[in-house]
Amino acid sequence: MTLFQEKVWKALQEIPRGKVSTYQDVAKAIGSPQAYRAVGHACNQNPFAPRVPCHRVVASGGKIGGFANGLRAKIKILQQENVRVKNGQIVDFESKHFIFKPTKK
DNA sequence: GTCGTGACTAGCC
DNA sequence: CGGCTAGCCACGA
Repeated sequence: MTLFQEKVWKALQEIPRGKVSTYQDVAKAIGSPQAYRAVGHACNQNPFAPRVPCHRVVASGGKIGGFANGLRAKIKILQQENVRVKNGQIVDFESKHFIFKPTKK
């Protein structure tokens, strides 16, 4: 694995249950706000699937985005986390939107 | 070292 | 509002 991916997974683990974050926020948290593509790539290649709550990461606007195990499975997990999903989009996304600690300047 | 792909995002038609 | 294109970063061949 690479250092970049490790940072991504670490950031995902910071996401509490019942909350969700976006690829942009994760990318920003690791120090590359423009690397949201790489963030999704790291999640997809995550060797710590159940260890890393990649299912708590969604696209911008609260869209589910995608999931390696199947988009349906991701939605199911989110619902179990008390996160409502409607037509591939998070309900009350803003209320469940988790923001990483501004460890940067 | 170069080309292509991907769980993305923003802009344009 | 919906679909398509271009740009971005990192990884694999």
